[in-house]
Amino acid sequence: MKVSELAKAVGVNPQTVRYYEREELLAEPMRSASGYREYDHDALERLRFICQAKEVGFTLREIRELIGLDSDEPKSCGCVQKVVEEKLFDLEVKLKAMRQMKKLLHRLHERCVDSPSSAPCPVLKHMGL
Amino acid sequence: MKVSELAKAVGVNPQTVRYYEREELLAEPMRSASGYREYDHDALERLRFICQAKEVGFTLREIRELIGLDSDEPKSCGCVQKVVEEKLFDLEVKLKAMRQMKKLLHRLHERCVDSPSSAPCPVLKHMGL
DNA sequence: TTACACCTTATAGTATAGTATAAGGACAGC
DNA sequence: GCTGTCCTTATACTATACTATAAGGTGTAA
Repeated sequence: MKVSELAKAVGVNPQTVRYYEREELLAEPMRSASGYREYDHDALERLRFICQAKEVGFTLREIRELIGLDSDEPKSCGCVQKVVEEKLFDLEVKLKAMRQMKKLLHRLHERCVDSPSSAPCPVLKHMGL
Repeated sequence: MKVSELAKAVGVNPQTVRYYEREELLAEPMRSASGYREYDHDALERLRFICQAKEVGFTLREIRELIGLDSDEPKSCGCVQKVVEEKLFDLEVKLKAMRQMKKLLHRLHERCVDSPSSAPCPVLKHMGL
């Protein structure tokens, strides 16, 4: 798999793949005789994971920490567990914020249903909006 | 309430408050005789909302759209509803991604528990990690 | 009245996460 | 053998969201 194929498969820019390599989120792949990057299925999975992690709001730094590529020594299970627990906690905090925001938006939406649709919305003034 | 009091109450930098004003996320507040910004409770609520929205992953542009300050005409209910529906949809997508990520991290965590804590973690190689 | 902590504006700098461009090499089809 | 699309590296540029600094005014307490 060459860089563009990998990128297309996951839905990112080939430049972004090289950028992630520079940033040590992706390991340096094998090279063809002429120096082209050659990716395997593992790289695809890894890149998919990075994109997923980004979607849930983790920064590249956090993702790097999570996949442990930033250290030369292999990470111990205890260490991996600690990081994973941390990230799960972060996720829980974000989930809570999102449930609150959903409630807020639902409330805003419902109140708007009550009023005609072309008049200035009376709801924006309330609830800090 | 002066800018620092407002900022402290919500947990942001006073500079950030002025920045949000420049970016039209916060309305220009009243001024004291000597030109100091004077905020009321509504401004506090608004700033709280902005921070909440940021926490759930909305960009300032999206938040500005949500609170409708970017247009001079007052927004109609229909319009507000449309934007709110959009944001609720975005939230739903993010929630789904987060539930998946949680599953992934839990799996990673459990597998790590099975191995001793100081040896190199064997789990990192699996599941794209 | 003189510190000191706050306020004002304007401008500049930072971190993150890419994206674009340039200059050149590789390869497949016509 | 040429054309076009890929690949390589290096460097520069962009957007977002702040954050810091400078230069000066305000308000209070000793």
